Amino acid sequence: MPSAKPSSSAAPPAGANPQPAADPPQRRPRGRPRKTAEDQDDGNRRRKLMDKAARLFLSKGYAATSTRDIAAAVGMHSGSPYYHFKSKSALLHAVMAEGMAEALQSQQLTLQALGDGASPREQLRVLVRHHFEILLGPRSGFIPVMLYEWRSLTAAQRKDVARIKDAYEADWMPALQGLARQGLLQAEPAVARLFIFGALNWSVSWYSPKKGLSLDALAEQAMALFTRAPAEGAHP
Amino acid sequence: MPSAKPSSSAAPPAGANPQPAADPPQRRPRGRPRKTAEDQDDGNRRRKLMDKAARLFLSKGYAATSTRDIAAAVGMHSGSPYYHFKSKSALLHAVMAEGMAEALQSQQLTLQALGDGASPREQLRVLVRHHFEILLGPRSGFIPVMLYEWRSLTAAQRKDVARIKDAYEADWMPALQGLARQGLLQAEPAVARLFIFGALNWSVSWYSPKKGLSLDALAEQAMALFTRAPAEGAHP
DNA sequence: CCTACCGATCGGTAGG
DNA sequence: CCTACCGATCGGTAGG
Repeated sequence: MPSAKPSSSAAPPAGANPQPAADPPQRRPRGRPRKTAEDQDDGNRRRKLMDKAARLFLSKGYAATSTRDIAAAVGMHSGSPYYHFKSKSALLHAVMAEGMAEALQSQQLTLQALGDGASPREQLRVLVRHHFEILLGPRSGFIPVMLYEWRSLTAAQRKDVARIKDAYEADWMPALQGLARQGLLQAEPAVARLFIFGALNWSVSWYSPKKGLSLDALAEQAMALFTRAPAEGAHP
Repeated sequence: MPSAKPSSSAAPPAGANPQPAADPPQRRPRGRPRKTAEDQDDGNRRRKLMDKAARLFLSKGYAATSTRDIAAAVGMHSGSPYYHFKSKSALLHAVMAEGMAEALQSQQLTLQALGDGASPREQLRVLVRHHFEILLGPRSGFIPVMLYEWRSLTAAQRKDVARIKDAYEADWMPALQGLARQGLLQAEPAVARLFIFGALNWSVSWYSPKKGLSLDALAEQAMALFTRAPAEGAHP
């Protein structure tokens, strides 16, 4: 299980006082302190809510996470998340939909960078490596929530997120079909895709970056398991 | 997602009257009706609670399922599940621990029936086919709950269930190591085991018995993906 | 984004 | 296993 950080510093609900008594003397307009770029930027607070919520959703589950938990994790008071999201459900949906959209874009850039000349095997390797980055890399978090909280979405939300997810998965088919044509993949590509995503996605529940393999080594092992190496000196 | 049955007949909380007015005339002692074997057998009601609870835990999640949901699903009133389980958490643990114990026993019987002479490939095929039965077969339900609600267990419960789960998984190693020795499995056996369980376990989220492959066909596809066929006419 | 608050629901229990 | 109930918590909101 993805062991969440040991309770990220249990932020006391008492928010920072707008005008701390022991403030170092700086020229500042009186009255309400000027909003810093960070405070002002609505998107920044919104993103922070999504980040902390994703972490909590992943470690405790969506239903077991209260909006108060989330508010406390970002240093807000209980009602304040509703300034950024109209409901807890909308927050979950935003995490999944925006996370999936970013993953899809990132994957397509990765494929473009690879170019057209790459072999199916090289295409798959790049896709696998990129997917591990999405799942387990330092900026990960949103996609694992999608994988494990699918049932917490409403039907309409599911349909919406599924559109992006389907596009993400569809991009794997050319590589798998190419490998099958070359005899390097034995299963039917459509079924292989399901099994392969399962194998990779499951890593969220057991992978630990500290001990064990790097993401590169993980991708290598996955390729070894799923595909056979091209025959020696075969140049079709 | 494993689409739960369309709300199993929303059992009205009004329990069956002990002495239905329109009872067919049968010789029966007056007063409280004699408990039938089914009513009497504590284990039977207990098992029914576990079955319905597992179905609900799987479709809605543990935290989103109330003990009242479960009671209603078996036709009990809200407080009655606590006659059989000391807490909601104990019910979840029972589902996982007893489900896992049954799965382990069933797997070991399957391996014993196969005998010692079987090739590693045949061993793995039998294990894969059996695991699909556990995950997707007509009597399935408990293990999928374990896979998707691990984080809802307390630390002590996790440790307890992990003991059985580890034994279940350990039984796969001889087959995987044998295949590796024969050059029919390219990845490291310990890593292959993690990937393979991921691939199989994930099927709970997409498999539908109606349309699509049989469990036999599924096992065949999995074997084709993970292992290479033994060389023609190779008799080591 | 905070304060103060509401109605609903939940896990659990006493007592029969 | 039912009845009646409790304290706690939760998602959400009005009003500032």
